[in-house]
Amino acid sequence: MSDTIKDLMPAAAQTAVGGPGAGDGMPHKQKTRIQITNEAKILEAALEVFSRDGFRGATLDRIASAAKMSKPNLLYYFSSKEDIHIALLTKLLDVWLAPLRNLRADGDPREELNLYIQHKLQMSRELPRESRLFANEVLRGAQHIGPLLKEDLHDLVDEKAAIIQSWIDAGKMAPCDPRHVIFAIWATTQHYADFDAQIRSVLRRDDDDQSHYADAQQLLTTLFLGQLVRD
Amino acid sequence: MSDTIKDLMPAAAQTAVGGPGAGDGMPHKQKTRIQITNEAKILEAALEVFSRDGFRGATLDRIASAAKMSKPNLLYYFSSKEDIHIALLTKLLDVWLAPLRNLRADGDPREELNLYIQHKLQMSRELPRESRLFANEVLRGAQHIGPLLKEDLHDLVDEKAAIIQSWIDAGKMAPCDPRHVIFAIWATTQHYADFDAQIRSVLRRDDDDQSHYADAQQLLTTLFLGQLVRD
DNA sequence: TAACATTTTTACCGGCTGGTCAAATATTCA
DNA sequence: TGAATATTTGACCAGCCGGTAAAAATGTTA
Repeated sequence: MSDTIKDLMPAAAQTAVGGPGAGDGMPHKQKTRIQITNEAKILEAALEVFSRDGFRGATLDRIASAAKMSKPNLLYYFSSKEDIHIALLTKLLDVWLAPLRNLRADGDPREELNLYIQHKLQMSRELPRESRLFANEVLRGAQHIGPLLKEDLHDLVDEKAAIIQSWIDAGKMAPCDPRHVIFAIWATTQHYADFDAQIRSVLRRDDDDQSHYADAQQLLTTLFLGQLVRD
Repeated sequence: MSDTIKDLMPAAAQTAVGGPGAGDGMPHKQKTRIQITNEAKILEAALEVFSRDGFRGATLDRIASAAKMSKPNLLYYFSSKEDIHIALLTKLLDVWLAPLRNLRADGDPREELNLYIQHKLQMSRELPRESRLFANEVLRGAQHIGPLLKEDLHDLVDEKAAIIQSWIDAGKMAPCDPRHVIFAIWATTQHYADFDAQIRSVLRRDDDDQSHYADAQQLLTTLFLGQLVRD
């Protein structure tokens, strides 16, 4: 297993959201050093705040404070709260979908699914804020990334579902709806980040104790690759 | 299968939150007719708003508007926004945990688990707002129902995990952590309510089309009661 | 109907909200 | 260096936020 989830992240999408003071489609010059570092600082702070409080619950003041900047300074780099949110979600969507992109048609179903589950679970453990950011956004009805889900995500899932379907056709998997298999993997793995507070309450785990992830890994392997209930 | 999820809901917990104008522990008289109907109206409106926007994102104005009341009138029945939220969560927790409470030790593992999954999936379909309410609350770190999770939920899960463990000991299930089995069922079923927007985007389903629940049901049965990947 | 209790409304508060503006400051580079 | 540019700041705004006070309206009951 790779040491950290960063290893398999796609090259940082250097999506420029427009030069300072604007979000519109005018052509923009090369980014300044300060601009690059400050935008990164803002997005990091925004991740912290948006993932905890959701879009409506987050405030520019808290983001600014977390980024150690003044509020007007924030708005010099991003023209609105919505702008920051969309920029953040757009930038992180690639990271978020990377494990699914890695699913290979020519691999063994067991290996491929196991690898996918492992990577997703690892992301829940190492990038819980990202998981909660998306959970918050989708809970609200995906108001800011709806189009991305309907196009990019839809196409990706269709592509990967076709791979699973080919495994079913080859008799390597039980007949089932491949897209719901993907949903089930998303649900079970992301659950450990999104519902962390509940899991810790039930298991009586301290905030920094992550030992239950090993048990989760084992259960999910049994569930998806083995047989849970016996005849 | 039962016609509606209401059939298996526990008797409405008539938890009084204190008479109007107070939230403290003073003894209170019998509730007025108006009081009963208005508190119900408020909680219904609060469910609508809190489940969509989360605690921080929700506003008393929106709740009041949804309940067709003035804001001060709201605060005549509940002393604060927090009060409404806690009252709502507390009242709905019983409903939410009812399916798990139905898990019987003396039943057949297949039947019991299948019934549990069916009920949970049915609740996602029929009570999506309740699902999102809890998802929002737990995402925030369960700040308002932390104690309930650490006591009531913990005890319930321990009790039901022991049942599953007895099935494992009897050789009826593969060796695994029973609590994570419960987590997996929560995750996969609630996912259909909480991530509804994403699922509809991927499946290209209209807002009122619920036909994918049948496919979900089938996949979850294969996943939990059958064997997904073949040797 | 009159006395009383309950409910609703109107007017209001201080603090926070997302966001603007122009002036002040720092940086870059000819 | 100094002029041009990029960045940061403080003062400010209208509107919304959760919540209060007191009076007005409504309901209840003898």
